[in-house]
Amino acid sequence: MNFSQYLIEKFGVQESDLAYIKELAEIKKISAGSFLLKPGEICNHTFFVEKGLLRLYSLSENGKEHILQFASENWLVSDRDSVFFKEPSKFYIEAIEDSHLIPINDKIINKIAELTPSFREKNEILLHNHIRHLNQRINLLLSASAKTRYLEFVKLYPDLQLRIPQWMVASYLGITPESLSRVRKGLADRP
Amino acid sequence: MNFSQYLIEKFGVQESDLAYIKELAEIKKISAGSFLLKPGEICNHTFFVEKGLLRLYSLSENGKEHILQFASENWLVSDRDSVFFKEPSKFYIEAIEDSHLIPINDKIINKIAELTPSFREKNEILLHNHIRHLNQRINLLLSASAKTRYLEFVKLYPDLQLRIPQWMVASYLGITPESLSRVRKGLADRP
DNA sequence: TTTACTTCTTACCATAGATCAAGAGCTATT
DNA sequence: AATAGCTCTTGATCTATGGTAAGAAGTAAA
Repeated sequence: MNFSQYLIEKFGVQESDLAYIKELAEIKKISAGSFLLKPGEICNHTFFVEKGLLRLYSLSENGKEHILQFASENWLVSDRDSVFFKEPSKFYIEAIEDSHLIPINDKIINKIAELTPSFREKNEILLHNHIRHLNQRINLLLSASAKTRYLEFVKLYPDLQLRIPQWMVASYLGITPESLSRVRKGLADRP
Repeated sequence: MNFSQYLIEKFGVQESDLAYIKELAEIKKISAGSFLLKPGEICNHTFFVEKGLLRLYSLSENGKEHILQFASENWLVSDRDSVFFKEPSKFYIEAIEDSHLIPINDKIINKIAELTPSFREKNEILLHNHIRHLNQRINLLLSASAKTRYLEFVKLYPDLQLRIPQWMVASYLGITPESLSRVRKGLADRP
């Protein structure tokens, strides 16, 4: 799947309208370790990931990173708050692998909305899916042990887990890399 | 503020249209301890709180409650996922105090949307506010100690804190009532 | 090949928060 | 007044996870 396919499937864009949209969309290639967003900047784009892997994370006062989201092929990544409310972000978006992205700005959004009657409705579904996902994560953080959260992560993102260094998984789960190592050892001993 | 006021301020409803909407909205009175939603049920309404206080919570396998949200005057409470996707809920909604509510169903939503051109747009803002709030909570759960989370809670909901039993605050924060008691003691000793 | 760097593991100890248990203070009910 | 039922506190322990430190293995750079 690529950006065109995504527009058709998730937003109900007409195949005949794709050309008008792609006209405005230029592919952006960035290498592992570079940033799309840093704290204090306003996030002007939502990025569609054609290829590669990125992470959205925050840095707390004591210098620790907390990963809010990973994004691999066919996912969107952005600081939704910053994009929507035009306010400075508190987050980093960094490429974990060399990546190919489609930066989506208001102009493109407006063009899609103009061409596609179902756009607003489809977008509302995406927002609700996002909310559902965040609620599940809060529920897990409130109620589950590190081990349970790790197992859920592996179940949810079996492919990601192979591409991401372990310390990033730990950061996503809200535990230290050492703890994750011990959790994994525990699981290996008694599976 | 009441429901009419809320519709005008948050959704841009015309004052002259209120009558058509209120025609469909009947006030519902429930007493403390009764439920608006239980797991397995589909949440057919979003409730506007005219008066009183409610909580949205889940029950984990080991029998512990985890409070996802409180709702007092002029707030909405519902299981958004269940309402939107018409799927069985995993949550309870319970009145903490005797409460007066306006149950909002699809019929009312459609009437508001029909009468109010800015409705979809305003609703999108609410969804984004919800997402922002959930993100902040995840960030806190990932990075902050029980003490910090408690201080944030008090800062965010200074009024609520006086109306809610302490064990519910603990449940919201993801700690035990005993731990919260000790956190508070620590703060009282060295403020 | 050597050096440097990163990731992961493991051992040892520290700590935040959980658990268990008891009691104190309230309020409602009888 | 007496009982029962909550909520909150406090003390004594227990446990999961964190912190520190060291080493092993892999990869990249020199």
